[in-house]
Amino acid sequence: MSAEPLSRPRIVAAAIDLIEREGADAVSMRRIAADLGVGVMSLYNHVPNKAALLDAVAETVLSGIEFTDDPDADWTDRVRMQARAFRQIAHHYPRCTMVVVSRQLQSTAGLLPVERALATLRSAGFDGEEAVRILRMFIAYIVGSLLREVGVTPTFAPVHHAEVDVAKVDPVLFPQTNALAAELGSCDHESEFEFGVELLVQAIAVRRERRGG
Amino acid sequence: MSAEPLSRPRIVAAAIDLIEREGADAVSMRRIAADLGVGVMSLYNHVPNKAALLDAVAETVLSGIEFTDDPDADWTDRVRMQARAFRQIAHHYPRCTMVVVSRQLQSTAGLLPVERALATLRSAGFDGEEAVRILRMFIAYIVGSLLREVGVTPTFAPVHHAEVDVAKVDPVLFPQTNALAAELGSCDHESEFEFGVELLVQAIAVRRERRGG
DNA sequence: TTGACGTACGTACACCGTACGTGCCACGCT
DNA sequence: AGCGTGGCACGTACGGTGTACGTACGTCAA
Repeated sequence: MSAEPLSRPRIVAAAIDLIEREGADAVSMRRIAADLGVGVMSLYNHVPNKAALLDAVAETVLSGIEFTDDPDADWTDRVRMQARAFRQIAHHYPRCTMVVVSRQLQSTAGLLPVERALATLRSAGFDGEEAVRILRMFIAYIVGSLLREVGVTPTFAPVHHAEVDVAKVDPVLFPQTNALAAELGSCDHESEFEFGVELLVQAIAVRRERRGG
Repeated sequence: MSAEPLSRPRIVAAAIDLIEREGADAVSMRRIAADLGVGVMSLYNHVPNKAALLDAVAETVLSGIEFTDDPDADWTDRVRMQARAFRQIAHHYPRCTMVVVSRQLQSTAGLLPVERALATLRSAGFDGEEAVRILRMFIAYIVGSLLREVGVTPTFAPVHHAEVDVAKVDPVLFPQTNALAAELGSCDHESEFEFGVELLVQAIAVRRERRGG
C-alpha cells in the first residue's frame, strides 16, 4: 500500500501525529501500526519496545528546537531567547510535551540545549559551578511552566481553562483563594512565562554584579 | 481475613504503598485488590475508576503537607518554609510525586497550600494579581525541581545518579558539557533547591522594594 | 542454485480496566 | 416475625494492551 518501506523515523512520526491528534493515552503499538497500514509486529523490527519508541518521540520533538543564538547580543537576551525556544516546541507539540518531560534522556538532542545554555552563561562570566546551578534552575522553571501550560489533559477535554471553579471555593476557609478567583481562573501563559523568565534573568544579573562580574 | 471492611481510605493507602514499593507502573486494580486480599471488583464499590483512585492518591499525598506557618516570621522566611513543605512530601513519597504533579486537581487538599501562599504574599504587600503571578512562578519552579529530583524513574532502577555519562559526550561538539561533566553528573538536590528558592525570594523582594512596598 | 538474512506478518499469552449479574447480609418497616 | 431493600463482595466476561515466538517471503552473496 504505502510505497516507503517502514522505517524508524516513519514510526516515530506516526506516533507524534497520533499523540497530537488524540493524546498520549491513545498511543498503542496496534494503533500506530494501523495508522501506518502495517502489521503490529512489524514495528518491532525497527523499535525494540514501546518505551524506546516514546523515548524516540521525546528525542525527536526535542531536536526540533530552533535556536537562533546571536553571539553579539547581550547575554540576558540570549538567555531569554533560549528559554523561549523551549516554550516554542511545547507550543508546537502541545500533547507531546508531557511525554518529553516525563522521560529523562541523555541523547545528543537533549544535550545540545544544555551545551548552548552553558556556553551562554560562561560567556556571561559565571563560573562552571554557578552556570550549572543556574541552568538547572531555569530548566526546573521551564519544565514546571510548560506542564502547567499544557494542562496535563489526559482526555480530549477542550482545555478546561478555569483552574479554580469559583462556585466551589468556600469563602470562609479560603478567603484569599476566593477573593482572587478571577486572577486564578484565567492565565495568560505567554505573559506568565515571560514574567518568570524576566524575574530569573534579573535575579542572576544582580547576582553577577554582586560577584563583581 | 482482614478484620476491617474495605474502605476508600484503605484502598488509597494500599495504592500509595504499592506505588512507593514498586513504582507507579505497577499499579493495577487487580494488584491493589490482591494486596488487600480482596476481589478486584470490590474496589469499584468505593472508587468509581482507576483515574479517580489516582486522583485520590494525589490528594491524600498532597494533604500530608505539614505547614508550620509562623505569622510573626518575616514573609521571606514564610515563603521559604512553604516551598520546603512541598519538597518534604516529595521526599516522603518519592514515587508518588510524579502521580501528584501529573494530575491537576481542584480539591481542598490542593487549595490549602494555594490559600496559605496567597495569604503570605498579600501580607507581604503584593497586590492580588502580583501574588497570583508570583505563586504560579514558585509552583512552576517547585514542580520542575521535584520532577528532576524524583528522577522520573519508570522502572525499579536504583536512582541512576549521573545525569550525563562522561564517556559518551563528544568534547568537540559539546565542549562546555564535557568540561562541566563533573558538575552535571552530581547534584545535591537539597542545596540546588535552596539555591533556586533563595534566588526567587530575593528577586521578588527586590521587586517589592522597587514598587515601594 | 543455494543459502542466509532481514523484514512483514499472524498467532498466542498474560495482563489490563471495567460492565454486568449474582448472592449474601444487615437493616427498617409492617 | 416476616419481608423488602439496599449495599457490599465477588465471579465472569469482553475488548483492549505489550510483546514473545514462529513463519513466510523478499533480496542479495557465494
